[in-house]
Amino acid sequence: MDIASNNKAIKLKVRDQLLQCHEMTTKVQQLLSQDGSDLGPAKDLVEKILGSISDTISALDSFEPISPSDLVTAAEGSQNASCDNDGKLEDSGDSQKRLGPVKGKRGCYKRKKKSETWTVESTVLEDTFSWRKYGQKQILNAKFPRSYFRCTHKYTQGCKATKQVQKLESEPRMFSITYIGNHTCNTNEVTPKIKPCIHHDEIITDSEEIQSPSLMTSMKEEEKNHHHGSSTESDLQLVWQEMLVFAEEHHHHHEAVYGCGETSTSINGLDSADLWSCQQFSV
DNA sequence: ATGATTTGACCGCA
DNA sequence: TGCGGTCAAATCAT
Repeated sequence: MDIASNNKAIKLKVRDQLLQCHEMTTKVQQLLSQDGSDLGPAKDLVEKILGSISDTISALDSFEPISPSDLVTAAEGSQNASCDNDGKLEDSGDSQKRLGPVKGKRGCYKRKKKSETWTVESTVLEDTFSWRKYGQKQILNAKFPRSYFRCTHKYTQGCKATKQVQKLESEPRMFSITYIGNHTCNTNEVTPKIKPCIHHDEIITDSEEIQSPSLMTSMKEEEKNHHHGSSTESDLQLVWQEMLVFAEEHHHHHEAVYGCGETSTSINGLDSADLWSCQQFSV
């Protein structure tokens, strides 16, 4: 990859991160407005944060406008869902299991084509959204299997966000996490699972140990074990600090972003030990 | 009983 | 045709 396209990818990523931060902050704003208590200063702060994010995005765009073709929006993905698998109440709860076997024909489903995707490497798998694992596959020439997650609210709110997690061969303590599509779900109803400092050492094991606990199971166990400092407010501050550092350091090139645009899981051997801080606000 | 995970089968795309 | 992504029945966990 040449420097220009690399910079472009980074820029797209930064922009995307900012948009997501804006989205998350908006949600915080909503939460604050729901709460009747004396949170005036917090609301002011949130408003300033939103303003700053918008300004930064504008500055970014004015520096070198991003062409529409560069922005592969998540909305595009929905156009392919013509078979209306989306509205289908799948197994969510699976209490309404198929009446009788539907072997052979599962009803047409379109693979979503292009959604906004980005990949991070991290030892941390948690983020503010709740995911449900829907598959795991052994990938050709890959030592570790890939796990597939979708947003828990896929069927209740039509959220199309998915992610794929795979251990890095070069650094088995690290995971390559590919996010596909943005969340459209309203997470207000659900308590966000913000667990910023959880590290997973025993998540996706190699193919011989596939029967080991799943990612989510591991997450839950970690959740129990790491219950330190669960203050959402301080977590948000952390996120913001990280974000500011991230934004500043991106001036000097930080290789936290591998791709943006088409789904691509190819990750070249890059040493980016601090990628996890990027992931902190990447969803 | 309900919801999440596992895992083989199915499907679309290159 | 093979690979990767998704589905969905079976199973597990709470």
